Amino acid sequence: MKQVRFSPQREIIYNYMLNTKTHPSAETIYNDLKVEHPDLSFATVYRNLKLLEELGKVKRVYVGDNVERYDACCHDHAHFVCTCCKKVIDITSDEKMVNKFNEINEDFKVSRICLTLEGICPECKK
Amino acid sequence: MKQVRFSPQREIIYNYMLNTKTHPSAETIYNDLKVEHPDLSFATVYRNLKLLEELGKVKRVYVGDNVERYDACCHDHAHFVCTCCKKVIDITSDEKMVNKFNEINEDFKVSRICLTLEGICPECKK
DNA sequence: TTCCGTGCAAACAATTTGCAGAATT
DNA sequence: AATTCTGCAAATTGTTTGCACGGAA
Repeated sequence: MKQVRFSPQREIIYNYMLNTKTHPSAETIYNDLKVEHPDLSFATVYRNLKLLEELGKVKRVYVGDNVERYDACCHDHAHFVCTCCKKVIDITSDEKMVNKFNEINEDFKVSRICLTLEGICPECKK
Repeated sequence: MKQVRFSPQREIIYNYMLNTKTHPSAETIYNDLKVEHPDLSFATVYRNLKLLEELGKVKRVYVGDNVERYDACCHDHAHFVCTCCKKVIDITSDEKMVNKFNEINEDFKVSRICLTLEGICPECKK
């Protein structure tokens, strides 16, 4: 079994993830952290995101562009993607909805729910 | 306004999409069609998938690998991705679930639902 | 005869990998 | 001392684009 060690870079990246509510791509994370940590490399960002995902500390989120985005929030929730402004908004999903799904399809064992909604957000609706 | 013309390649690709229940990637489509249509090019597959998506004839589906997949099925349904065998299985989603979501978040106008579930499928469960 | 669609190859963009050195345990 | 992690650059992978030719309207 592989040991996961402490590394400042990992700490920095995970900390960034905990403090953002956007759903940043690796590139965004890299660019943002680059300012304070000029030595940080792209590969490190990718490697750590992958590792953090395996450890269950972040989740991958798909949003419709061809870019992998990440989210530190680990309770199940839905993402609402506004077709107007492209913004991604978290929607706290009703627990019952998940249960309902399990009820309906009791032959499946659902371990992860990834729900993406597309449409118009309240702001754009005005 | 751009006119969409008839082309045999387009027909072939769309026909393939109508007759598959898997959720093929551009590569899969290309490889499968290549057998009968050796002249077909990769670019044509990509261009036509994009066009068919714009015309609303196919939908893009995200499944967790970094590949864009396509699906001719145009009613809303959920995709179940088995973490064992990587198979993608359609799940007819309960209409009420969608409605429930609209109820909860009446400030949003949801135009498209994309739900991906991950877990173990009945076959692997045995 | 005007555009649209094609095949090919080159270009791009996002992500991964190999390597040698630095850091953690 | 052993092993994990890093930065860099090169390699891969999935997708898009430019171009000249062929075909549909």
